[in-house]
Amino acid sequence: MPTKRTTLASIAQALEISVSTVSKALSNSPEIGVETKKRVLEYAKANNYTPNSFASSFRKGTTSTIGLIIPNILNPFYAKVLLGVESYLDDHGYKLITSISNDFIEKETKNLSVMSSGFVDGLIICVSKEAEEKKEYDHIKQLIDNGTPIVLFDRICDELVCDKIITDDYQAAFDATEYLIKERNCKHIVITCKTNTLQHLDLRRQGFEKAIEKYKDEVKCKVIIDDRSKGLKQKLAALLKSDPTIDGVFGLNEKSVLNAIVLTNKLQKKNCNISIAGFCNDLQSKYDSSLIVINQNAKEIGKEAAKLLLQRIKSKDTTAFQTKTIAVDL
Amino acid sequence: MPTKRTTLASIAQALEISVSTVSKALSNSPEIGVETKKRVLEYAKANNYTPNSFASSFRKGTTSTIGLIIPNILNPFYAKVLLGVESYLDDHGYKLITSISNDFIEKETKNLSVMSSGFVDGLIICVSKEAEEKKEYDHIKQLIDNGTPIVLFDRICDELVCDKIITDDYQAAFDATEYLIKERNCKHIVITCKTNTLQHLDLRRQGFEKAIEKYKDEVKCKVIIDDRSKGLKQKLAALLKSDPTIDGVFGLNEKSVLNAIVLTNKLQKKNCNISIAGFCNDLQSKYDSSLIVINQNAKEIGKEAAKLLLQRIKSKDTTAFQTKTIAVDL
DNA sequence: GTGAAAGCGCTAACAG
DNA sequence: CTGTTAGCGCTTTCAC
Repeated sequence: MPTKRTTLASIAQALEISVSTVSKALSNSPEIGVETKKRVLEYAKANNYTPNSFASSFRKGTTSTIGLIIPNILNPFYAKVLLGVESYLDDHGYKLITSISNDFIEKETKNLSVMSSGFVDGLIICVSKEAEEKKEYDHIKQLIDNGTPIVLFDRICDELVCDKIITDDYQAAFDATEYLIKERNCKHIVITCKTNTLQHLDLRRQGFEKAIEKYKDEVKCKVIIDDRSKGLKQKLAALLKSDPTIDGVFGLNEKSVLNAIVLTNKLQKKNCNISIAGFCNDLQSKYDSSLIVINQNAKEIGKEAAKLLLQRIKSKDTTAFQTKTIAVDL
Repeated sequence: MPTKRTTLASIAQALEISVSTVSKALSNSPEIGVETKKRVLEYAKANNYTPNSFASSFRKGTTSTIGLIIPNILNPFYAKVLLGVESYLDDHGYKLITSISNDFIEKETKNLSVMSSGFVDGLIICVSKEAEEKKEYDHIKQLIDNGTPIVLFDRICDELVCDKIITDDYQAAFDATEYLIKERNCKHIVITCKTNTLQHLDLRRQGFEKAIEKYKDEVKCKVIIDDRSKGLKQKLAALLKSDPTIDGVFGLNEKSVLNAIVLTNKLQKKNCNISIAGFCNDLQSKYDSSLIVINQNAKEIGKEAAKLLLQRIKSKDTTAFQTKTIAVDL
């Protein structure tokens, strides 16, 4: 039965007192007499009054809602970030509104403008691949100028002046590669990558190369380059088949690690032994202990981003923007 | 520079016309003169006016926001559902607010009440495991009685009278098992499960057993039961190692399929050959073609749920609740 | 202790 | 064509 919602006004009318009295009674203000409070509370419960938080948000000018924009929810990294954000916000009485950009500027822009038009108190953003490649940040810059609190994570850029959360991609890649060399005794490692790539993937590659450089007397490396994902996979497959000296693969991202796993699994029937290291948040990685996974602590990233944002919102301070680096572990 | 936001009132004042004229001009109402429209539009753009959609939502009494409640975002099934919901809503001018229950009634209830208190026009819910096990649906029932449009998916129950979206778990499990038997020539299939389980897992198991029953002359099956996930994995490992006649594994959910993959991968080095079938949405499944995955079309489920909900919202009709079944494919 | 009244930013019915 | 007015449901002075 879709009865009319109970409102402050309806309670006031029924109890023949004023709206403001009801409001104060419900928020347990000391101004109101005990007797009145009891009456109001009872009536409210009996008619299961639920305050219209939308109205109250409107009145107060803040919504207790945060917007999150991520490129892709099927990538477990972003899913974990979302989890971190959501749980932190939830613990602090905030709601989360999510938008998935699919790596397109257009959708990013569209949702950004809807959200920022009064719906959220602040935003947590991982910019779309398209925006990063074209270096088009105006749609975000505009919001910052406008005074909207924003925290950027994962893919960041210097043009945008705001709080940021990042992983030390360079160091992480270096460490994992070193592990591959020293602990797994790899002598010949392959890496796959595309030419025109994102900033953080570049950093990862540099970390990898730095490690190879450091141990250049003991280890060789091969770089497979192709701009189509399919091409990368095929070339890797061919190489693994033709060159039995390869004993290590380094994956720059989710996809390349998974590819490597599948390909080497097929080969292992023939008794070769290849170690894999790389950036991967897939569930799979938990189930396969032989893998060296770089744990980006995605949930932690989400949590810290949310924390930073709420701090910013509360301390109306517009200076001293922070960039926090979240540690990784292997 | 956090300048004051431009509002209808500020435009009106600057241009020395009334607020309602501005409002109409901006919504391109035919009532307003071309000249005035131009002035308003120009001024608005110059001061980059963005309408406060929050206020307008409040005024209109609808928020164009939908709430989604899922147990776990790391499960790719739910992530895909979210994707489907989000993209459908986005195409129809709706926003999405997400809450993750972690399978606990408490959090589910809490978020339900926040959301439904004016923040959303409707809800899409997959009830928490705890709620399903304890058959506690009052927190949801209350909302339905209250008139909030709700669509349930995946885990549903008869007590709740509303629109629903489900997969034909029984049929899907039957088909996949049959495939294992007929196409992969499996003769000895293992299944792992817990005793006290969820409705849809039960249906899956029944589908599996029906198939075994049908082909009972050609195939044997073993059922491993343990109420701890770890126990299941260990027992499965032991069985696979000790009994080489086993040539098939059926996984009732994400986790059991992944377990099976890892365990059999280890064994395959020793040249045995085991086929795996089951319910799995993990990325992994895409990379391993030998797997028989039951594709639940999660994105489709999300899309249909959103569609059903928007229909319900628009057609204030409270009768004729639908239950839609989304087909699966192998 | 309680209440009257203003107003958040916008929309819409109704006058002119 | 343009303006006036009355709220949406709630919070918050300020007066009684």
